[in-house]
Amino acid sequence: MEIEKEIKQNKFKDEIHKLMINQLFTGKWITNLIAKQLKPFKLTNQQYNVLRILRGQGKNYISVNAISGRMIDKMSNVSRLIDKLVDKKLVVRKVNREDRRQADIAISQKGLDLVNSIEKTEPELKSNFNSLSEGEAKQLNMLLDKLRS
Amino acid sequence: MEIEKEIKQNKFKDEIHKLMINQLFTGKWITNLIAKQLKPFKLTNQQYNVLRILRGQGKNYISVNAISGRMIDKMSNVSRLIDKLVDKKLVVRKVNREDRRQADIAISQKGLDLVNSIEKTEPELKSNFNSLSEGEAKQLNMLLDKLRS
DNA sequence: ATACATTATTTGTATCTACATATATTTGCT
DNA sequence: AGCAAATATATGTAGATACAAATAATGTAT
Repeated sequence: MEIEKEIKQNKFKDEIHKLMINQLFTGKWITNLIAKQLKPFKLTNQQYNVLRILRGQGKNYISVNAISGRMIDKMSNVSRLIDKLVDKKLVVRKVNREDRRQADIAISQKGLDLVNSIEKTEPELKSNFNSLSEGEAKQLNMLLDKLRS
Repeated sequence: MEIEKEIKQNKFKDEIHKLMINQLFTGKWITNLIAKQLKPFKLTNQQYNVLRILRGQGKNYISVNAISGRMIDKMSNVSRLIDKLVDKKLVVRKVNREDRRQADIAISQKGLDLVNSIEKTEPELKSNFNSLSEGEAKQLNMLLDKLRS
């Protein structure tokens, strides 16, 4: 649906104003789709983001700081996210020997299994994105990068 | 910056996966820009969204439900948002005479003055969006609408 | 070696989000 | 009229967000 109808606003001041709102709305739309995907697994979007980052490191340990730098939402409070994941035994935390300020985190086998079973549901998530061709997706990626530049 | 660098991920599974993340990241980027704009006025993004919706109605009263339907984030808890705005005397709430379940809300003069003074800072916000031409902004809007369709 | 700045993480607080449930009122059916 | 379903809003909760401040360990300059 056109953004005008989604939020019942028939006119925008200008194209940039419309773009801001369209962008916010679409971001929210995707966030909600992912939240729905994760709900049966009782993970939040941010927890899943952390798990995928850790899986990307194999089973190596990386610091909280390094995780923050890789997150989509840089403002997430990674300390407390990790607390939750440790409680669920999906990740392991240990103090770094060389720098005792630093907490090093790795994904556990249980965490790995969970991420892998969530990935099996990816086709359903992807099915929401069939409306764009590969070329259009590329163009959209390019324009988004340019928007922020 | 390219999304790959923003989140330190050098490769995505496919263009759609990259698009999801790029979209989430860009949405967050805009959200943060607006939050920064609003900070001196001690308003949150959602409170501002409600005030602008109400201003769009002149000083007429509209229901909580009608406000929800016009919000960018449909999942906001409008009841509690309104509570905060009533506390700040930026809006007025009254019970609808014909349907006593319904709460009708309107913006106050104080609220109107606040929105108007925030609007004076729009140029600074807009300056973050100079990288796109009018045509590119239009194309981006079109692609975003198509993405959700 | 000691003091000061810097860095890494954690904690505290207020607000927001998502969702389930509760309350109050109105509508529709018989 | 009387009662169940629907509607409008409010409340409860667990978790997330944004930001400030606290804690702890390390680096550095003299």
